[in-house]
Amino acid sequence: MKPKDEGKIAEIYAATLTLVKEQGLSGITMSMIARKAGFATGTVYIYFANKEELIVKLFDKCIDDYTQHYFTGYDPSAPFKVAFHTIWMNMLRHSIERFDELVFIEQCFHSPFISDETRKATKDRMLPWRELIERGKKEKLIKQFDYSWIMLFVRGGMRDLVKHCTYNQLKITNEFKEAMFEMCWDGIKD
Amino acid sequence: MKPKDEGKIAEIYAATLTLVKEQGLSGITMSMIARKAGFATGTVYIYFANKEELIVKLFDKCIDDYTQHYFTGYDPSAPFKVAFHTIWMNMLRHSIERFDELVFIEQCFHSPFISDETRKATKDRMLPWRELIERGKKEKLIKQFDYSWIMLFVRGGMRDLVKHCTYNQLKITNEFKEAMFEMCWDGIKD
DNA sequence: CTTTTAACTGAATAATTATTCATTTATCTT
DNA sequence: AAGATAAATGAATAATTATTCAGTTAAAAG
Repeated sequence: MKPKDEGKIAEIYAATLTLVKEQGLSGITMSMIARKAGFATGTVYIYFANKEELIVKLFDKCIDDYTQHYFTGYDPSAPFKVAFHTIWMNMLRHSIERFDELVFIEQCFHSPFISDETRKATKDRMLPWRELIERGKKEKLIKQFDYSWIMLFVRGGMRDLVKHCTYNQLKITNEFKEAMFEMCWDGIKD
Repeated sequence: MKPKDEGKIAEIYAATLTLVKEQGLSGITMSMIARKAGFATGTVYIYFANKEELIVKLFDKCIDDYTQHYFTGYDPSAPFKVAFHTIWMNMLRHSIERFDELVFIEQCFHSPFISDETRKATKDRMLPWRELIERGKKEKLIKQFDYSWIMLFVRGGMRDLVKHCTYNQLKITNEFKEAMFEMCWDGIKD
């Protein structure tokens, strides 16, 4: 018996992400994905029951991926600004290194594939980040705005900056990153 | 002879925007658009040669729309912060009132419908905004960062905040708007 | 080395969606 | 009021895309 090559799942995911980044969710077909990944259309159906399952599973994987990255090296007992900086930089690094996942998630949010429940569940994964923000407010280090505002303000600006740099092939240096951080920080600090 | 009802174009556009907001670009069909707009599928083809033409024309219209809104009431001779505030508030108002256009443009950018040239041409429309930012830098009122950074930082955060409020049906009060402005301003000011 | 099993293939089929077109309807012209 | 013309309709057709499946190949077991 020939065993399933689980590595193929990763190849299918990679092909899908690349295509979605290039063409958008509306521009991809199952045969395009198979061709890009380097095998026959039917093979994709060995690993996924249908297109929807592929999209949903990849979406879940992307969400897992970022929640994992965001909090690596995060020490909740560190001073607020240090902890904030750690997570902020994790977010930025993830956005840069997994740019195609970023785009994919964004496209999925406005698609028939992702349900409202899934959308909401996604937010709950950011709990440690939320707790950190609340702490910053309590310590009067940042503005007394709703957690969501802070979160969206920070992430929104970051996402558009990364998009711009990626599309224009601008290298994101460390100085660049720190400057970006400074803008965010100055925006939210009390 | 029965004349073309040019009002139908607006209805087709409105139906398309609503559907894209709800389902994403990948989730819409010509018959869905026609049904939503309230007439037969074939009618859409009297006003647009095909789906692509519809999408591209609507995209152009949306771009026109926002460049028009952004600079209404803008007085280049006003003090920098006043002028900046005017445009910023115009952007915010436009994002709120034309939320579906915002989503549509975003979706189009990652789709096979919009060409790279169109993507680039879109940016050129923001010239007055660019000039204002450069002036702010010259007057040492804002940080000496590249124009694009400032622009993207400001718009990215705003967009995600408006998305959040829209999806969660939060009313955006004037205090809310000014608070949001404050975050942006503090982020970029020197 | 043979058998067995399941992956893999890609052409065939099914399902969906875009587009057309014969027919009907509404408006304008005379 | 009748004729002319083009819009409007929606079922029919064409095109595209998802999904299946009969045949082929490759790995594992004995």
